[in-house]
Amino acid sequence: MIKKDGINDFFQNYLSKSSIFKNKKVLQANYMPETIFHRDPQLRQMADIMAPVLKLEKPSNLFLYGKTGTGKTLSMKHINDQLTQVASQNNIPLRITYINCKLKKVADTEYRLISQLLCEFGKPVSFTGLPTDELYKQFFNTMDNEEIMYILVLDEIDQLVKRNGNDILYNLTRINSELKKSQLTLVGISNDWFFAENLDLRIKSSLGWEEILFPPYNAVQIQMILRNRSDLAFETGCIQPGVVEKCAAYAAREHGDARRAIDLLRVSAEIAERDGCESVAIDHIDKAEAKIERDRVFEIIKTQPKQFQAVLYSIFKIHEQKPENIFTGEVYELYKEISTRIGLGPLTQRRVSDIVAELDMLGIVSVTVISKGRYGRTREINIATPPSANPRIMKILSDELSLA
DNA sequence: CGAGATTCATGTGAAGTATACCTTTAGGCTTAA
DNA sequence: AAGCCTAAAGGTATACTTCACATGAATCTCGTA
Repeated sequence: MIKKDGINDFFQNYLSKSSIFKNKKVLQANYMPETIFHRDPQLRQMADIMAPVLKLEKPSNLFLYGKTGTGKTLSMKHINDQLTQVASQNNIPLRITYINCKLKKVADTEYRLISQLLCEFGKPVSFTGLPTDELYKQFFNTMDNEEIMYILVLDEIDQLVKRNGNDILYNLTRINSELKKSQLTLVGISNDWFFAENLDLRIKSSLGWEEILFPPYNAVQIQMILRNRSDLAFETGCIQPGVVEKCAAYAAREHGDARRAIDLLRVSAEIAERDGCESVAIDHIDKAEAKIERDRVFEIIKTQPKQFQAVLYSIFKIHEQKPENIFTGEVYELYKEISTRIGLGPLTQRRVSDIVAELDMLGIVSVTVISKGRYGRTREINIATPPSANPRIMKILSDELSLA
């Protein structure tokens, strides 16, 4: 039984308790640091390429690639900020739009992308029903109405093309060549190097973009970045020695992902604070690592459509009894039963097959197509989540599906 | 015994369908003069 | 007569289904040593 004053005391206490954090924002994903470390050559190159825009000349299209957390998006945003600043000082009609193509239901198809663009220009359109050509036309007209230098940044562009084919890129370049007054510059960002390689030659040449590689950070570089951020983020002495090093080492092990390192540090500190510790210790990092991965998976799972969840539930259910060698056939059998039980019409095997493939793309399961010789051909499904998270995943799934 | 044919269970591509939503158009009803 | 509303017609994107064919190694078959 908590007395009325109890909660009040708690809050008072909470307020007066000194926090580990000085400025937590510094460690959050959207934070824009003053200086970007170890990316001078890339920034330089990007600046060189984009600069003509300030003289109202069309810059080359640009393609940035490198693993996640190597500063692609950050660098691009930095360049964007600088450009917009200079442009507005000199009255240059410059406009930059940043779109992440991976966001489901926002920009993951050609139609939705253009509709999103029109939205940016303040001309919202319905999300279905119109011919795609019509959208292009509207977009084209809007652009050509006023003289404007337009830069379109497409993050995770490989996702877009993988789902919808090359036509989008082709159409966008075509628009540019037809524009009279305005100029459209494309910036593609991708972590898939093969994407640019495998692009249709015709498209490649019509894009004619300059490629810039973002190599992974090494452990020392990550350490430096982390050190810089943690000085800003924490009160002095709140980080025990070795913590930054270990975060850096963890992240370096995973292809030098700086974002991950920063997340790790932040979550570690959050855990430390919640535990009532005065400072962040090394073993907070391990807890943080597990938590980050779990949270990521939970988030993905919760936002999936019901059918996806049902398929996933079947996979995990089978996994409980038989951790190895899960095949599509058995998953489908169980899925059929479950989807009927919860009043969801069962989808065909064909569709479920695609769903499984999509779950693979999301990184929740990993699948390999194998041939079992005489016994046919199937996908071998493995669960890609940390085992410690699985009970909780089952819980989430059965809640979402309102299974008993 | 080994090369080639067979087989199985499902992968995968293409085309078709259902649904939800869009615009256009034409008819009917209301309204105001 | 002009204006407004409504419903039908004609169109699209998306999620899914249907159909049909592709896969690829374990197993089978059968000729040969």
